[in-house]
Amino acid sequence: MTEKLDRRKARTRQLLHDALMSLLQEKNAETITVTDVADRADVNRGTFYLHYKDVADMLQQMKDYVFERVQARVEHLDISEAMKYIDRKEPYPASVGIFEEIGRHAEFLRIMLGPRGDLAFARQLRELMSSRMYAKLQIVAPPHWSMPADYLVAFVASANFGLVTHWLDTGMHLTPEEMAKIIVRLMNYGPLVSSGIRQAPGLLGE
Amino acid sequence: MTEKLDRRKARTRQLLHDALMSLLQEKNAETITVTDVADRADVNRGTFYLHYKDVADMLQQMKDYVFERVQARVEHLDISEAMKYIDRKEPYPASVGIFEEIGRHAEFLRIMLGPRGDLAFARQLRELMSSRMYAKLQIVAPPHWSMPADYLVAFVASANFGLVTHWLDTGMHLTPEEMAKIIVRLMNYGPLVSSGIRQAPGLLGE
DNA sequence: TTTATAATGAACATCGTGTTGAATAATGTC
DNA sequence: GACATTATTCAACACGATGTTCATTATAAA
Repeated sequence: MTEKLDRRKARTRQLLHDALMSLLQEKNAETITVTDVADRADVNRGTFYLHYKDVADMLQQMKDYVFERVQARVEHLDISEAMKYIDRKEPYPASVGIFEEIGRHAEFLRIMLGPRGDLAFARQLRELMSSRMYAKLQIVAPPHWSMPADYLVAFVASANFGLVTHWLDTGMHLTPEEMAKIIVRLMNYGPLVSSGIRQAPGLLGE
Repeated sequence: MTEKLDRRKARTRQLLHDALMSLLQEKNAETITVTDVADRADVNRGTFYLHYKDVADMLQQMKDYVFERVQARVEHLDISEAMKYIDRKEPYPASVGIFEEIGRHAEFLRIMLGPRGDLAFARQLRELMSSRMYAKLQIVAPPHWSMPADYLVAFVASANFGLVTHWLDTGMHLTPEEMAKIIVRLMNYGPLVSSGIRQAPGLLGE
C-alpha cells in the first residue's frame, strides 16, 4: 500500500488527474505541457513537480495502473477452459470479466488506444494476451504445426485486440457477454465460416 | 508531378531525410527537435524551415508517401479472388504484392508501427484494409449474419495487421509468398483449426 | 557570364522548462 | 484548541528550442 492520507495531496492529485484527462480529449499527449495541466487544474505549476517528474511520467503512472487491473483479469484466462464454451449458449466467464474491466477504464483506454494514443501501451496490452497464449500453447500443441507458432499467436492476439478497440471506438454498445461470445466463435471457426460467408469446410462446401 | 530539379534542394532534402530516419531509431518522434535534425544533417537550422514547417510536418509527408504506395497495392485486392486460392499451393498474387511493397518500406514501417510509432498511422493502415473489406462484404453477404458485420471487419483487419507487424518485428524472415499463404489459411479455417489444435468442425470433432 | 535561388550565419523575442527559497495555508496529532 | 508538519503558493532564475528576420555567400540553371 502506498501511504498517502493528506487530503491536500489527494485533492491536488485528483485535480491534476482530471485536468490531464480533460486535455487528452483535446490534444496529443506529447504536446500537453506541465503549464497546461497546472493551469487547467488551477494549481501552481511548481506544485505539479511536487507530484510528478513531468507529464509523461504522470501519464505513465496512469497507464501502469490500468494495465495492472486488466492484467489481473487476464491471469484468470485458461484457453483449455475457453474451448469448452465453443458451442455453449453462455459465454466464458473469465473472458466476460476482461471486458468488464476494460469497460471500467473505457474513457482512458479509448484515448490511449485511439488515433492520438500510445502505440507502446497498445502493444503492451497486445503482448499481455500473447504471452498468456504462448504458455498454454505448449500444452495443447498438436503433433506438427502447419504454420509458425509465433505467427499464430500474433494473429490471435491482434484479432482479439482489434475487437476490443472496435468495441471502445463504437461506444461499447454490445455487452461484455456478447463480446465474449463473438470472440470464442471467431477463434474457432474463423471469420469466413463464423460470418456465414463460407460453409464449414469438410461439411458441405468446396 | 512535383517540379523540383535543383540539385541543392534535392540534396538538402535527402540529408534531412536521412537525418530524421537516423534519429527515429534512437528516440521518440515527438522529442526530436528541428535542431536535432539540422545538426545531424549538417545543415543550417534555418534551412530546415525552407523545406518543412516542423518535424511533425516532415514526418507526415513521409507517412503520406508510404501510405499511398501501400494503398495502391491494396486497391488490387479482391476478396472473391482471394478465396479461390484457399486450398491451392500458390499464394494469391495481389496479397504477395502487398507484402513486397511493405518490405520495400520496412525500415520506416518498423519504426512507425513499433513501440515508438504512430497510432494514427497504424490505424490508418488498418482502416485501409477495413474499408476495402466492407465494400466486398456487401456482395458475398450471406442471407443472415451470425454476428455484427463491423466486428467481423475489425477482427479480420486487425488480425491481418497483426501478422504484418509481427513480420516486421521479427525481421521479415518469411517470404511475401509464405505470408500470403498464412493469411489465406487463417482467414478460412480460423486460428485453432489452422494450427492443428482443433479438428475441422463437422468433420471429426465434437 | 549572368541571373536566379538555395543555403548560411547571426540575431531576436517568445515560450516552456526545471529548480530555488521564502512566505502562506491547510492538515494531522497531541 | 494549539502546535508541529507538510503541502501549496508566488516570484525569480538560467536554459534550451522555437520560428522569424536579413544580409551575405555559394551554387545551380540559362
